[in-house]
Amino acid sequence: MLDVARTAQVSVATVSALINGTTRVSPALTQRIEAAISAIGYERNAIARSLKLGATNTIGLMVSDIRNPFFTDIVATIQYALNRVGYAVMVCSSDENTELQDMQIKLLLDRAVDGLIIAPAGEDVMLKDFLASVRRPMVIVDRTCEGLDVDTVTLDNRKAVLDATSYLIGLGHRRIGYIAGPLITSTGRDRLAGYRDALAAAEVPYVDELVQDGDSREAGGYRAAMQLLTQRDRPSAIFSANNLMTIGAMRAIRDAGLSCPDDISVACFDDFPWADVFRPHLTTIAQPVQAIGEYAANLLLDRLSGKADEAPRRLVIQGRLIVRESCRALARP
Amino acid sequence: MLDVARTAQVSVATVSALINGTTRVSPALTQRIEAAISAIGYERNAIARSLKLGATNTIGLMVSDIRNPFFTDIVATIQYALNRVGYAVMVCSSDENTELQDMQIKLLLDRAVDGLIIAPAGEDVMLKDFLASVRRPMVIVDRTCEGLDVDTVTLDNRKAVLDATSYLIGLGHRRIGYIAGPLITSTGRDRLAGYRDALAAAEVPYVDELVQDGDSREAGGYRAAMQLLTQRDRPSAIFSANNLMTIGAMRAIRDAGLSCPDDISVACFDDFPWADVFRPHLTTIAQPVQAIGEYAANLLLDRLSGKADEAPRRLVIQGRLIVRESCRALARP
DNA sequence: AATGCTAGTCTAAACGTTTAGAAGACGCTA
DNA sequence: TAGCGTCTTCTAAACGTTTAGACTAGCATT
Repeated sequence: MLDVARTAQVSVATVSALINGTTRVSPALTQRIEAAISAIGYERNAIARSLKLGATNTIGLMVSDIRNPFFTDIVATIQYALNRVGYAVMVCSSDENTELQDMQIKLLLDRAVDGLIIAPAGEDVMLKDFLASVRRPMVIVDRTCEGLDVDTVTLDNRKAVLDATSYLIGLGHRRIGYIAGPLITSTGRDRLAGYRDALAAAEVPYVDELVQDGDSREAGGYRAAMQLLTQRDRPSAIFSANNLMTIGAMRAIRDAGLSCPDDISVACFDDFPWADVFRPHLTTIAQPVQAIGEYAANLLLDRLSGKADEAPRRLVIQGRLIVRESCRALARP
Repeated sequence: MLDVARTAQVSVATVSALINGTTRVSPALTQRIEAAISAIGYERNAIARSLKLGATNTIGLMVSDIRNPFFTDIVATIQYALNRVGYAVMVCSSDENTELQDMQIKLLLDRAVDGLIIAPAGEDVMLKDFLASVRRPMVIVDRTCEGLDVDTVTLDNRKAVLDATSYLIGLGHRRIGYIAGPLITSTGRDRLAGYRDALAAAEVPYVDELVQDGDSREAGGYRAAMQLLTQRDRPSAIFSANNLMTIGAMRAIRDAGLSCPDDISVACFDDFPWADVFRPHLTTIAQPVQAIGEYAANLLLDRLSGKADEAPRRLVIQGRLIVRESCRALARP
């Protein structure tokens, strides 16, 4: 900018004023400055600008697994919503690993992001303390972080799984296997609670061995499903608590030589864009992903534009059970 | 930092030296400074640091559609590879829109990223000129950008589609529908060329109406497939040039009341993690996505660490045809 | 003629680091 | 004692912007 100013024989203040449109600049100087800018090929240094203005117009987004289509969608929506208003988005994925997660958040903070949107991988005490010490606007998405007083947007997981499980019970299923996500996440706990709610409401006894940990990954889903399928009294239905585990479970069903829904019924959390075209057509709980992303982005933008001190808002969205063809009604014995 | 220095009664230079470990600092001062740091809760200002050092340790990554599982995977691998060595990644998605793409790249450059990895949406002249004027390390991935002298890593698209189409011809198919990606992309052109190569090699005539534009999105794939399926002399096989269009095509086949592979064979570009478990089990061309991402990251890191002036490198990776059950052999008439 | 207003431009101080080179303290050698 | 390293610490100048406030010139008003 100094070069431009010298070439145009004006002060840097005038150049700055012209570039930012903060003050009127006379036609004569405007012309000289513009000539100088294109002659030199000047580009404003964004770092110096950020330093002076104290904002980077960048926000950090951390999800627990960017390859999980649910989070991909979240990332895409948030990125779009924020880009539209001039924010760039720095993305990290913790791969469900709490150590990596800490590093990633530090990486983001070290880039001086103006705000943070986080879908936490777990809830270790470290993270909570750490996030509590971060003095920047922040919203937590998908999973909650107990005792952290920030804006959140989550699904009513308990209710959604209650509905799905009740649907299975309504079809006559009594032994319903459950493939669980990590119980250190709020989603893991809430979804399991929904399952138990449904059993309790129908007075179906809760059986410990019917609940298997699927680690929220495909491999875990496979293991958990195999465990369920090889039990002496095999469950007649399985509920899988997220999309990736569902893929694993379906692979296990295939490898076990079983067929869905003839041999076993399956319902699961998270919808797939292809669920109605590839067989079996899965019965799923769909999350309004776009809405979740939009809400999260808006909550953060609100904080960013001054409403920093208001009480935290907690948005809870409802899921939707989509009944397809992967669950069959059981004949009464 | 000034506060810390004052509290510890040393100069800022000493504080800086201690934090960065650039010079030995005596135990006495070390202790005083560390005490001051934790008393004040000091965090180094990354922007000022970047300004002084002239680097943000951030790279920009722009893909044409982040929701496309192929690009999601690319993003995840690149992000992981770069994080590992201390770079943060700023992600943008152009949604196959060349205007949006220009904006996004400007957004990235305006955040002073140290380098760029780009999967271009199209090849408008604008973009080429624009990228040519960007004086920062850059690598182009997946699609090429004719006449732009930068590092690239791409798949041997032509060969891959040649193989797949030849496979269909080998099964006895003669009327093979082709759902094409946008011809303004190099992948769109190369893949179509592979299709024509295969036809030519087998002396099967090329029929214009068998090639339909699918726009590389699901909806486009649906439209294109419908067009093919409703022709008076319906093709016996369809090749779909990317994953999203394949979903659309399968939906069209279902809506047309047809069954794959009984009524129509399908092969496609891009593998799905669930391709071997949901029916029909699709025959696909798998791209070594991880490798592509790693290569791209490494090319950029090489540039970033000084090798700025070497001749551009162009990596071409081979795809792999995975034969499953979505194509049936045609009985000779 | 003195005063005030307006529009355009400039000066200079920030923003919070890094770092070259100066300076001081100390001990060792001649 | 003078000279010379070595080790530690400091001073001060960058890095490239933004912006408050000063200044000037021109013009209208009193």
